[in-house]
Amino acid sequence: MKPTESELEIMQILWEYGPLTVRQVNDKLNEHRNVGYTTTLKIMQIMAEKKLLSRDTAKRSHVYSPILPPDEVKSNILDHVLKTVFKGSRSSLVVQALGDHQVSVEELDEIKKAIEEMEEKSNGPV
Amino acid sequence: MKPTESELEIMQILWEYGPLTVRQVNDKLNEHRNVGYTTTLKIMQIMAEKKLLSRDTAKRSHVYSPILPPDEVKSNILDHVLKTVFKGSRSSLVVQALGDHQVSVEELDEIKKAIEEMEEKSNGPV
DNA sequence: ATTTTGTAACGAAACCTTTCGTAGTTTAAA
DNA sequence: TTTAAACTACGAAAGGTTTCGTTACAAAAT
Repeated sequence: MKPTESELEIMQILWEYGPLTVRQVNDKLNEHRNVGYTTTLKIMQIMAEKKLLSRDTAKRSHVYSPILPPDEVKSNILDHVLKTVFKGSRSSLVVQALGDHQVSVEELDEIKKAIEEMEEKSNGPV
Repeated sequence: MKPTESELEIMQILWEYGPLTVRQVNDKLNEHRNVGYTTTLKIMQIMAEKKLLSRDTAKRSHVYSPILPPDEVKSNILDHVLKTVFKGSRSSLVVQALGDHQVSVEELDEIKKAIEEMEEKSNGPV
């Protein structure tokens, strides 16, 4: 399971705005770039075939929903990058993600919190 | 600049083992999976066209070198994931990278070190 | 009732990456 | 000198994604 760029874009819209018709998804996409209606339709039909989306065909306008939860998909994508780019080293990935860049204090706090949780798991509930 | 999977694979071999001929790269690739010689040749020729590799054609077997440093390429790839998957939030990306997963104490230390460096930059040399 | 609008379905084209066969050339071996 | 081996270059096919035109149908508007 590794969605294409277009597929990911559509999934993200559905995650954020809930079950939508092709028309609604296409409108959202066109806020940022130009895509024809039938292009979006085609991709969403393919996604339904691939079981990336489910759809309710009761009404004339079919209503599509994401099947996979965001975290699972994002995790897969990141794992793929981890394997192919960083030879499986999570720390390399994280260091690269932080390196150089401007990261706000709030973001650093969130990260530190995540690390503390990791450490608790490591030391573990005895 | 976003290398394809094959291109990245070849870059990584060249980063690790230095300037190599197509034959040498192909042999390395075939330690892990089957690829025909001319396939590797073709991709490396394309990479040279795209200025991803330079080559020395003095001898009969051309010798190829990477042009871009690893950190730059990895950073680009990660930035792309950052934008398309995590809406630009580095903390989300890092949290996702750490979440759930088994990360060794050593790796956690490296990460903490990176964070401390970030904080020094934030508080900053006035 | 007729026309217009909106939608699904389909097929094909365009584009990109990967793959490899073939031809031509240079070097090495017999 | 002739034959065999190694290499580059080229073209085209295969496989995948994205794109859109066209058709057919259903619903809504006139």
